[in-house]
Amino acid sequence: MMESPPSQPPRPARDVTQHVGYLLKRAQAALRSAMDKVLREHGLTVPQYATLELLALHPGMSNADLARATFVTRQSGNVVLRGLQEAGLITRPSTADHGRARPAHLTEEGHTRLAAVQAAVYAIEERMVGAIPPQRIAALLTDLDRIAGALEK
Amino acid sequence: MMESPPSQPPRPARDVTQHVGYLLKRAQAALRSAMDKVLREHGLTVPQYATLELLALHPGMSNADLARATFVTRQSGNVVLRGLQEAGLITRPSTADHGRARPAHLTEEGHTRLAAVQAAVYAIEERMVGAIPPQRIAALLTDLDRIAGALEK
DNA sequence: ATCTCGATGTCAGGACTTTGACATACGGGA
DNA sequence: TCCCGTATGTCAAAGTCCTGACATCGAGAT
Repeated sequence: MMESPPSQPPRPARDVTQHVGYLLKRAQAALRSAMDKVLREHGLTVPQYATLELLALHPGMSNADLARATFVTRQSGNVVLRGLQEAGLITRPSTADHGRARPAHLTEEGHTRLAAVQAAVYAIEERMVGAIPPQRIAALLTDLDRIAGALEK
Repeated sequence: MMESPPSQPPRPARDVTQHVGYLLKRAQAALRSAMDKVLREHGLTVPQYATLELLALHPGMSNADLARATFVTRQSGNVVLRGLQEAGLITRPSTADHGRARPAHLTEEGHTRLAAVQAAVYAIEERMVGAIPPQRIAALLTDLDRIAGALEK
Protein backbone atom coordinates (compact mmCIF):
# COMPACT_ATOMS: atom_id res chain seq x y z
CA MET A 1 0.00 0.00 0.00
CA MET A 2 0.87 3.64 0.00
CA GLU A 3 2.27 3.35 -3.49
CA SER A 4 1.49 6.45 -5.51
CA PRO A 5 4.00 7.17 -8.28
CA PRO A 6 3.40 10.91 -8.27
CA SER A 7 3.02 11.01 -12.05
CA GLN A 8 6.15 13.05 -12.71
CA PRO A 9 5.44 16.76 -12.25
CA PRO A 10 6.77 19.07 -14.97
CA ARG A 11 10.31 19.79 -13.88
CA PRO A 12 10.87 21.39 -10.49
CA ALA A 13 9.75 18.37 -8.48
CA ARG A 14 8.09 19.23 -5.20
CA ASP A 15 7.72 15.66 -4.07
CA VAL A 16 10.54 14.68 -1.76
CA THR A 17 10.91 11.36 -3.52
CA GLN A 18 11.85 13.25 -6.67
CA HIS A 19 14.69 15.17 -5.09
CA VAL A 20 18.26 14.48 -6.09
CA GLY A 21 19.08 13.41 -2.56
CA TYR A 22 16.35 10.83 -2.41
CA LEU A 23 17.12 9.34 -5.81
CA LEU A 24 20.77 9.23 -4.87
CA LYS A 25 19.91 7.37 -1.70
CA ARG A 26 17.68 4.96 -3.55
CA ALA A 27 20.27 4.14 -6.19
CA GLN A 28 22.98 3.71 -3.59
CA ALA A 29 20.75 1.49 -1.45
CA ALA A 30 19.98 -0.70 -4.43
CA LEU A 31 23.65 -0.95 -5.30
CA ARG A 32 24.63 -1.76 -1.75
CA SER A 33 22.00 -4.44 -1.54
CA ALA A 34 23.05 -6.04 -4.80
CA MET A 35 26.70 -6.02 -3.82
CA ASP A 36 26.01 -7.39 -0.35
CA LYS A 37 24.12 -10.27 -1.85
CA VAL A 38 26.86 -11.17 -4.31
CA LEU A 39 29.80 -10.64 -1.98
CA ARG A 40 28.25 -12.69 0.78
CA GLU A 41 28.57 -15.76 -1.41
CA HIS A 42 32.29 -15.10 -1.44
CA GLY A 43 32.58 -14.39 2.25
CA LEU A 44 33.39 -10.71 1.85
CA THR A 45 31.71 -7.52 2.99
CA VAL A 46 31.42 -4.44 0.81
CA PRO A 47 34.11 -2.48 2.70
CA GLN A 48 36.40 -5.49 2.54
CA TYR A 49 35.92 -5.80 -1.20
CA ALA A 50 36.49 -2.09 -1.68
CA THR A 51 39.69 -2.31 0.32
CA LEU A 52 40.99 -5.19 -1.78
CA GLU A 53 40.19 -3.32 -4.97
CA LEU A 54 41.99 -0.21 -3.75
CA LEU A 55 45.01 -2.13 -2.57
CA ALA A 56 45.27 -3.83 -5.94
CA LEU A 57 45.31 -0.41 -7.56
CA HIS A 58 47.52 1.35 -5.01
CA PRO A 59 49.66 -1.14 -3.07
CA GLY A 60 50.98 0.17 0.21
CA MET A 61 48.04 2.32 1.26
CA SER A 62 47.75 2.84 5.00
CA ASN A 63 44.69 2.31 7.14
CA ALA A 64 43.92 6.02 7.16
CA ASP A 65 44.28 6.17 3.39
CA LEU A 66 41.92 3.27 2.93
CA ALA A 67 39.42 4.63 5.42
CA ARG A 68 39.16 7.89 3.52
CA ALA A 69 38.89 6.11 0.19
CA THR A 70 36.16 3.77 1.40
CA PHE A 71 34.26 6.48 3.26
CA VAL A 72 34.46 5.04 6.73
CA THR A 73 36.26 6.13 9.89
CA ARG A 74 39.77 5.02 10.70
CA GLN A 75 38.35 2.83 13.43
CA SER A 76 36.08 0.97 11.05
CA GLY A 77 38.89 0.74 8.55
CA ASN A 78 41.03 -0.87 11.17
CA VAL A 79 38.41 -3.55 11.77
CA VAL A 80 38.23 -4.22 8.04
CA LEU A 81 41.98 -4.56 7.76
CA ARG A 82 42.20 -6.91 10.71
CA GLY A 83 39.49 -9.06 9.17
CA LEU A 84 41.32 -9.23 5.88
CA GLN A 85 44.57 -9.94 7.65
CA GLU A 86 43.06 -12.81 9.63
CA ALA A 87 41.66 -14.17 6.39
CA GLY A 88 45.16 -14.05 4.96
CA LEU A 89 44.24 -11.74 2.12
CA ILE A 90 46.54 -8.88 3.06
CA THR A 91 49.74 -8.32 4.98
CA ARG A 92 50.89 -5.40 7.08
CA PRO A 93 54.30 -4.93 8.64
CA SER A 94 54.16 -5.09 12.41
CA THR A 95 56.29 -1.98 12.67
CA ALA A 96 56.10 1.24 10.74
CA ASP A 97 59.28 2.32 9.04
CA HIS A 98 58.40 5.95 8.53
CA GLY A 99 55.60 7.45 10.62
CA ARG A 100 53.00 5.30 12.27
CA ALA A 101 51.44 4.30 8.99
CA ARG A 102 51.76 0.64 8.18
CA PRO A 103 51.43 0.03 4.43
CA ALA A 104 49.14 -2.85 3.47
CA HIS A 105 49.69 -5.22 0.57
CA LEU A 106 47.63 -7.97 -1.02
CA THR A 107 48.83 -11.52 -0.52
CA GLU A 108 48.77 -14.08 -3.29
CA GLU A 109 45.44 -15.32 -2.00
CA GLY A 110 44.26 -11.74 -1.78
CA HIS A 111 44.78 -11.29 -5.49
CA THR A 112 43.07 -14.60 -6.16
CA ARG A 113 40.00 -13.83 -4.08
CA LEU A 114 39.71 -10.39 -5.59
CA ALA A 115 39.83 -11.81 -9.10
CA ALA A 116 37.18 -14.33 -8.14
CA VAL A 117 34.67 -11.71 -7.08
CA GLN A 118 35.44 -9.06 -9.67
CA ALA A 119 33.45 -10.82 -12.37
CA ALA A 120 30.33 -10.84 -10.20
CA VAL A 121 30.77 -7.26 -9.05
CA TYR A 122 31.50 -5.96 -12.51
CA ALA A 123 28.34 -7.65 -13.73
CA ILE A 124 26.43 -5.41 -11.35
CA GLU A 125 28.25 -2.39 -12.72
CA GLU A 126 27.22 -3.54 -16.17
CA ARG A 127 23.59 -3.72 -15.16
CA MET A 128 23.80 -0.12 -14.00
CA VAL A 129 25.60 1.15 -17.05
CA GLY A 130 23.36 -0.85 -19.32
CA ALA A 131 20.31 0.93 -17.96
CA ILE A 132 21.61 4.31 -19.06
CA PRO A 133 21.82 5.75 -22.56
CA PRO A 134 25.50 5.41 -23.54
CA GLN A 135 25.88 9.02 -24.50
CA ARG A 136 24.89 10.03 -20.97
CA ILE A 137 27.37 7.95 -19.05
CA ALA A 138 30.16 10.50 -19.15
CA ALA A 139 27.86 13.29 -18.03
CA LEU A 140 26.53 11.14 -15.22
CA LEU A 141 30.02 10.46 -13.92
CA THR A 142 30.86 14.13 -14.11
CA ASP A 143 27.69 15.15 -12.32
CA LEU A 144 28.17 12.64 -9.52
CA ASP A 145 31.68 13.90 -9.08
CA ARG A 146 30.47 17.48 -8.90
CA ILE A 147 27.81 16.61 -6.38
CA ALA A 148 30.40 15.01 -4.14
CA GLY A 149 32.72 17.95 -4.61
CA ALA A 150 30.05 20.48 -3.78
CA LEU A 151 29.17 18.70 -0.55
CA GLU A 152 32.62 17.74 0.64
CA LYS A 153 33.84 21.28 0.60
CA MET B 1 49.63 10.79 0.92
CA MET B 2 48.57 8.31 -1.69
CA GLU B 3 46.67 11.03 -3.46
CA SER B 4 46.94 10.57 -7.17
CA PRO B 5 43.99 11.98 -9.10
CA PRO B 6 44.34 9.57 -11.98
CA SER B 7 44.34 12.45 -14.46
CA GLN B 8 41.06 11.51 -16.05
CA PRO B 9 41.56 8.80 -18.69
CA PRO B 10 39.76 9.35 -21.99
CA ARG B 11 36.35 7.81 -21.47
CA PRO B 12 36.11 4.12 -20.61
CA ALA B 13 37.63 4.47 -17.15
CA ARG B 14 39.51 1.43 -15.91
CA ASP B 15 40.27 2.92 -12.54
CA VAL B 16 37.86 1.64 -9.93
CA THR B 17 37.44 5.12 -8.54
CA GLN B 18 35.95 6.16 -11.86
CA HIS B 19 33.26 3.50 -11.90
CA VAL B 20 29.63 4.46 -11.56
CA GLY B 21 29.37 2.50 -8.33
CA TYR B 22 32.25 4.28 -6.70
CA LEU B 23 31.09 7.74 -7.70
CA LEU B 24 27.61 6.88 -6.50
CA LYS B 25 29.01 5.82 -3.17
CA ARG B 26 31.11 8.94 -2.90
CA ALA B 27 28.24 11.28 -3.65
CA GLN B 28 25.96 9.47 -1.25
CA ALA B 29 28.59 9.48 1.50
CA ALA B 30 29.07 13.22 1.08
CA LEU B 31 25.34 13.79 1.19
CA ARG B 32 24.92 11.64 4.26
CA SER B 33 27.72 13.43 6.02
CA ALA B 34 26.34 16.86 5.22
CA MET B 35 22.86 15.89 6.35
CA ASP B 36 24.11 14.28 9.55
CA LYS B 37 25.95 17.42 10.45
CA VAL B 38 22.97 19.68 9.88
CA LEU B 39 20.35 17.42 11.42
CA ARG B 40 22.38 16.82 14.54
CA GLU B 41 21.99 20.47 15.42
CA HIS B 42 18.27 19.84 15.46
CA GLY B 43 18.45 16.60 17.38
CA LEU B 44 17.35 14.41 14.49
CA THR B 45 18.96 11.54 12.65
CA VAL B 46 18.74 11.11 8.89
CA PRO B 47 16.22 8.26 9.05
CA GLN B 48 14.14 10.26 11.50
CA TYR B 49 14.11 13.26 9.21
CA ALA B 50 13.24 11.10 6.21
CA THR B 51 10.37 9.60 8.14
CA LEU B 52 8.99 13.00 9.09
CA GLU B 53 9.23 14.17 5.49
CA LEU B 54 7.41 11.10 4.21
CA LEU B 55 4.71 11.34 6.84
CA ALA B 56 4.09 14.95 5.92
CA LEU B 57 3.64 13.88 2.32
CA HIS B 58 1.68 10.71 3.00
CA PRO B 59 -0.02 10.80 6.41
CA GLY B 60 -0.96 7.42 7.77
CA MET B 61 1.94 5.37 6.45
CA SER B 62 2.68 2.26 8.46
CA ASN B 63 6.01 1.18 9.87
CA ALA B 64 6.53 -1.28 7.01
CA ASP B 65 5.68 1.41 4.46
CA LEU B 66 8.16 3.81 6.00
CA ALA B 67 10.86 1.19 6.29
CA ARG B 68 10.65 0.44 2.58
CA ALA B 69 10.61 4.11 1.68
CA THR B 70 13.62 4.92 3.83
CA PHE B 71 15.57 1.83 2.78
CA VAL B 72 15.93 0.21 6.16
CA THR B 73 14.48 -2.93 7.71
CA ARG B 74 11.17 -3.00 9.52
CA GLN B 75 13.08 -3.48 12.76
CA SER B 76 15.10 -0.32 12.26
CA GLY B 77 12.02 1.51 11.17
CA ASN B 78 10.35 0.51 14.38
CA VAL B 79 13.21 1.98 16.40
CA VAL B 80 12.96 5.21 14.44
CA LEU B 81 9.23 5.45 15.01
CA ARG B 82 9.54 4.82 18.73
CA GLY B 83 12.16 7.53 18.95
CA LEU B 84 9.94 9.99 17.16
CA GLN B 85 7.01 8.97 19.31
CA GLU B 86 8.95 9.49 22.52
CA ALA B 87 10.00 12.88 21.22
CA GLY B 88 6.34 13.68 20.67
CA LEU B 89 6.71 14.28 16.95
CA ILE B 90 4.37 11.56 15.78
CA THR B 91 1.43 9.58 17.06
CA ARG B 92 0.38 6.01 16.43
CA PRO B 93 -2.84 4.35 17.56
CA SER B 94 -2.19 1.65 20.13
CA THR B 95 -4.46 -0.74 18.28
CA ALA B 96 -4.75 -1.41 14.57
CA ASP B 97 -8.21 -1.08 13.13
CA HIS B 98 -7.65 -3.04 9.92
CA GLY B 99 -4.66 -5.37 9.74
CA ARG B 100 -1.75 -5.08 12.08
CA ALA B 101 -0.54 -1.86 10.50
CA ARG B 102 -0.73 1.15 12.76
CA PRO B 103 -0.85 4.36 10.70
CA ALA B 104 1.48 7.10 11.90
CA HIS B 105 0.70 10.80 11.85
CA LEU B 106 2.70 13.93 12.56
CA THR B 107 1.82 15.86 15.68
CA GLU B 108 1.68 19.62 15.78
CA GLU B 109 5.22 19.67 17.08
CA GLY B 110 6.19 17.19 14.39
CA HIS B 111 5.14 19.63 11.70
CA THR B 112 6.96 22.42 13.48
CA ARG B 113 10.23 20.54 13.86
CA LEU B 114 10.08 19.38 10.27
CA ALA B 115 9.57 22.91 9.04
CA ALA B 116 12.50 24.03 11.16
CA VAL B 117 14.94 21.64 9.56
CA GLN B 118 13.65 21.77 6.00
CA ALA B 119 15.37 25.04 5.26
CA ALA B 120 18.74 23.63 6.26
CA VAL B 121 18.24 20.37 4.41
CA TYR B 122 16.95 22.03 1.29
CA ALA B 123 20.02 24.24 1.29
CA ILE B 124 22.07 21.08 0.92
CA GLU B 125 19.90 19.98 -1.97
CA GLU B 126 20.51 23.38 -3.51
CA ARG B 127 24.26 22.95 -3.22
CA MET B 128 23.98 19.71 -5.10
CA VAL B 129 21.69 20.99 -7.79
CA GLY B 130 23.72 24.14 -8.13
CA ALA B 131 26.81 22.13 -9.00
CA ILE B 132 25.15 20.63 -12.04
CA PRO B 133 24.33 22.25 -15.37
CA PRO B 134 20.60 23.01 -15.18
CA GLN B 135 19.80 21.31 -18.44
CA ARG B 136 21.22 18.06 -17.09
CA ILE B 137 19.20 17.85 -13.89
CA ALA B 138 16.28 16.04 -15.44
CA ALA B 139 18.53 13.52 -17.14
CA LEU B 140 20.39 12.93 -13.90
CA LEU B 141 17.18 12.19 -12.03
CA THR B 142 16.10 9.85 -14.79
CA ASP B 143 19.41 8.04 -14.81
CA LEU B 144 19.46 7.59 -11.05
CA ASP B 145 15.97 6.21 -11.22
CA ARG B 146 16.96 3.77 -13.93
CA ILE B 147 20.01 2.63 -12.00
CA ALA B 148 17.85 1.88 -8.99
CA GLY B 149 15.32 0.12 -11.15
CA ALA B 150 17.92 -2.01 -12.86
CA LEU B 151 19.35 -3.16 -9.54
CA GLU B 152 16.16 -3.63 -7.56
CA LYS B 153 14.71 -6.05 -10.09
C1' DA C 1 66.83 22.32 21.09
C1' DT C 2 62.03 22.76 22.14
C1' DC C 3 57.35 23.39 21.08
C1' DT C 4 53.23 23.13 18.59
C1' DC C 5 50.39 21.20 15.18
C1' DG C 6 48.61 17.81 12.16
C1' DA C 7 48.29 12.95 11.01
C1' DT C 8 48.10 8.21 12.42
C1' DG C 9 46.87 3.97 15.12
C1' DT C 10 44.30 2.26 18.79
C1' DC C 11 41.03 1.52 22.75
C1' DA C 12 36.55 1.86 25.11
C1' DG C 13 31.84 2.79 24.90
C1' DG C 14 27.63 3.57 22.75
C1' DA C 15 24.39 4.10 18.89
C1' DC C 16 22.42 2.22 15.02
C1' DT C 17 21.25 -1.53 11.87
C1' DT C 18 20.75 -6.03 10.48
C1' DT C 19 19.76 -11.18 10.61
C1' DG C 20 16.78 -14.62 12.28
C1' DA C 21 12.77 -15.95 14.37
C1' DC C 22 8.00 -15.90 15.95
C1' DA C 23 3.02 -14.61 16.46
C1' DT C 24 -0.82 -12.27 14.50
C1' DA C 25 -4.03 -10.70 10.78
C1' DC C 26 -6.00 -10.39 6.24
C1' DG C 27 -7.30 -12.60 1.75
C1' DG C 28 -7.82 -15.93 -1.82
C1' DG C 29 -8.32 -20.71 -3.26
C1' DA C 30 -9.41 -25.65 -2.45
C1' DT D 1 -15.51 -23.62 5.77
C1' DC D 2 -10.74 -24.39 6.12
C1' DC D 3 -6.06 -23.81 4.70
C1' DC D 4 -2.11 -21.53 3.05
C1' DG D 5 0.50 -17.66 1.45
C1' DT D 6 1.58 -12.95 2.22
C1' DA D 7 2.13 -8.97 5.09
C1' DT D 8 2.88 -6.84 9.43
C1' DG D 9 4.71 -5.96 14.12
C1' DT D 10 7.84 -7.37 17.49
C1' DC D 11 11.61 -9.62 20.18
C1' DA D 12 16.35 -11.31 20.83
C1' DA D 13 21.03 -11.51 19.42
C1' DA D 14 24.70 -10.20 16.74
C1' DG D 15 27.21 -7.28 13.80
C1' DT D 16 28.63 -2.95 12.11
C1' DC D 17 29.84 1.64 12.51
C1' DC D 18 30.63 5.85 14.87
C1' DT D 19 31.90 9.25 18.70
C1' DG D 20 35.19 10.49 21.97
C1' DA D 21 39.52 9.99 23.80
C1' DC D 22 44.44 9.04 24.17
C1' DA D 23 49.34 8.15 22.83
C1' DT D 24 52.75 8.23 19.26
C1' DC D 25 55.27 10.13 15.29
C1' DG D 26 57.01 13.58 12.01
C1' DA D 27 57.58 18.28 10.37
C1' DG D 28 57.86 22.96 10.71
C1' DA D 29 58.10 27.08 13.60
C1' DT D 30 60.05 29.36 17.59
